[in-house]
Amino acid sequence: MARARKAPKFRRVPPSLRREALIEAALTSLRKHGHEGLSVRRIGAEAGVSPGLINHHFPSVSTLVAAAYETLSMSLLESIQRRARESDASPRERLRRFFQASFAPALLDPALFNTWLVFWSMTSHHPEVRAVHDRTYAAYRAALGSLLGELRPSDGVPRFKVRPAAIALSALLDGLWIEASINPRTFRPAQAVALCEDWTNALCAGALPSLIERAASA
Amino acid sequence: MARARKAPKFRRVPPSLRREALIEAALTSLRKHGHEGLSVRRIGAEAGVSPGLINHHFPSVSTLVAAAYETLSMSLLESIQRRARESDASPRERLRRFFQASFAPALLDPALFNTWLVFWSMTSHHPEVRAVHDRTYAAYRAALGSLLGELRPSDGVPRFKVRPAAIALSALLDGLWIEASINPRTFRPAQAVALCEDWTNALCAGALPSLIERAASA
DNA sequence: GCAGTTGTTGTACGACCGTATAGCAGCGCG
DNA sequence: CGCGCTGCTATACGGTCGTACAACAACTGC
Repeated sequence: MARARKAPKFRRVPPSLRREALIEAALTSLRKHGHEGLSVRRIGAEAGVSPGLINHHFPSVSTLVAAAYETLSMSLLESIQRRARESDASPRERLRRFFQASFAPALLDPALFNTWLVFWSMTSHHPEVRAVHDRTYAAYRAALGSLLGELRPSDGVPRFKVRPAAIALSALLDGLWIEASINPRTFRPAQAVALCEDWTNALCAGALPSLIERAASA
Repeated sequence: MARARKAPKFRRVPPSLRREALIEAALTSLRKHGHEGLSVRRIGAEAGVSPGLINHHFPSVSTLVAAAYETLSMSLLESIQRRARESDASPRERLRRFFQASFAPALLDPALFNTWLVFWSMTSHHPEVRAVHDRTYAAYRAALGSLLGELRPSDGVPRFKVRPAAIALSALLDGLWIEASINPRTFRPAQAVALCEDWTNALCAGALPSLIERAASA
């Protein structure tokens, strides 16, 4: 009879690849089970790997989560930015696409929202996660600021302060994203986009005085 | 010797009072321990009561949490509204106080934020919690809408749509509140207030076209 | 004072958790 | 082929979790 070659019980994988696979498994587990997906057993099962392997490659679960946070954040930001810049369009048009991409169905997935909540809830007690938050949010606002910086204010309107403007706009985007994620029936994605556009137009028109250069609010 | 009267091991309390005490204990436990405060044992310990008592008064923990969510939500809203309306001031001034109250130190407590995250994370899988979210957010937006409705647009500017405006404003407030709660160094509370004021002024000036009555955005 | 009601406790059980540790086994190298 | 390195598994331990259930005891009414 043909030599029955035993199927190997597991495969050895170089550490860097294994780490990446674990990060991916962690994201899937968080997406599937929310806060309960945070367990070496679940993540290990998701990766088809024994629970002990997580602690073998990461000093703690929070380190793994921090890495997963960074991966997901950057992936989403790149995806949004790609859509914003894909065809050469006017700065105004690019910003519009950024808004649209931010409220695309893939971004309004409740599972994604729950994943995000897990990240947020860890920021207070896990410095590594908090560091990732600070870094990725800075990147997010930088991207927004870069797009805002290309806009030109209406004639006769002084320049606006790009960084605070990016902070404010990201807050508006976040607030809308959260409510849309929790309760999609509150408003439609197109309305969210329209609100962001309105805000941007108001900014360019000089209707938001506290963001005007050298002329903070009364 | 004087008759030693045994100290009673526990006190019987009418169900409605006990329920209220448990709700309070749940809030304290969530505030102290975040997501890990969600356990009959912790809540029971916080209330000075055996774990079994929770399931005796509430069909499940999520029911208790829903009640706690409602209590805290309404309490915060009332507190903010009280400050907004405390002295008779112009509608514009009342709104300003609403903003200021929303970014008062007590509201920017990280423990409060973590509590809120627990509520949010339960909305997807626990209909009772979700129902509370919908109800309290509606109340929140109604309060905001009521204040907005008292504003009068600038001369020659058409009326704005109050309900969508309240939705947008609450999103802006939420987004700012979240970022301030996670990372207080991103911006100062006064700046958040200024941004909300700017937005409101832009609304009154007709600078947010998608919120203008009968004239949605292109 | 006493009995009934019922709010409340205490305990026990099985499930899942993170972690430590000892040893197995895949794979590269000689 | 066989040996060693080490990625990886498997097991065991102590702890916390939710839940069920039987017994207890505080208060009420008589």
